[in-house]
Amino acid sequence: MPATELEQALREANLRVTRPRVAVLSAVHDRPHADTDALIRAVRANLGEVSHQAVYDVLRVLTTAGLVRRIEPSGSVARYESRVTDNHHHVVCRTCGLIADVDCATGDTPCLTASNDHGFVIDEAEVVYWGLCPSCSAAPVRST
Amino acid sequence: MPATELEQALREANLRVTRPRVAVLSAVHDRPHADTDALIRAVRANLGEVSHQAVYDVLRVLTTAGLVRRIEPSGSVARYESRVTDNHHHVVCRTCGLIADVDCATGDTPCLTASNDHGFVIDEAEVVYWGLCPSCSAAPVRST
DNA sequence: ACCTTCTCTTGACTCATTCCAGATCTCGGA
DNA sequence: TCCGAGATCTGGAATGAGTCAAGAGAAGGT
Repeated sequence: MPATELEQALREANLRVTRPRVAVLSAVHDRPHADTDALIRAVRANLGEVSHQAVYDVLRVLTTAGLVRRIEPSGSVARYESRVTDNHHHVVCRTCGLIADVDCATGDTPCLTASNDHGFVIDEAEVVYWGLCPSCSAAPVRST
Repeated sequence: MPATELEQALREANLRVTRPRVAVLSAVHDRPHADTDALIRAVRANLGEVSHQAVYDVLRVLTTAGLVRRIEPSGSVARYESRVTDNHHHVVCRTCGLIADVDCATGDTPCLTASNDHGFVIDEAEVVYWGLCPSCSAAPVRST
């Protein structure tokens, strides 16, 4: 993804364009569902030394601005992805932690019409599918 | 909930009956969605000093045995509940973190028939509804 | 009552994430 | 093009949930 587009995305979100921000945004685009540590390493591969604090900061800013989405399945560290325009969910492998995107079966916000219990004002339904990825389901426990 | 029933539940799960286990199980029953720290405090109120390690241990054992369920919404620490026999989900308040149970609209496993993408073998669909609880939606931002 | 095995205690430790203070850089206006 | 204000980055220390490990102690079958 060309740097120009990334810069423009930042500008459109009223964010200042800095080297670390472009690099982080680019890294998130390149490797969806990467955790913070992987992103830090990717950014450093591009720019040389960058403080981890800067990456954490940038990720928070980008998340707040809606340029990236933060996901954190139970038992995993925070991960980031760049698909923010559509409504999709995730499958997580119980064994290896691999994450894949799943377009919601019903198209738009599913199940959001849950029994509107307890007087809550619900604005989002987040769905996580748990299971086994192809590799892990093909090679189970391996007790030999 | 009488201690006898809790003890029996433990025995039926092939677990040894110990003071800490009964106390933790009781605490989870008494305060659904409590976090580990709250449970530790509750247990200590009953038994006097109990190591936090013991509580962490017991919670893991009970979770593995299926006597309690562990939930951890994004941005929150681990919480535990005792409703394990049915299939229900949770609403989480974005402001105060309050959690409430939501019976799934469609009765049983919803959305589990997601576009069966990527060759994953899916065995569970976890749904989290995000929104505002009654108190928080009634008293928003409060900028006075 | 005894013995085996599982469980609890104690204390140190890991690791993701956050906080802080000071130096540096970006952006919009002159 | 240059400058000032304010946002951003650096480096290091701190926080806090959760885990590891070894030995003392309790549960339950024989």
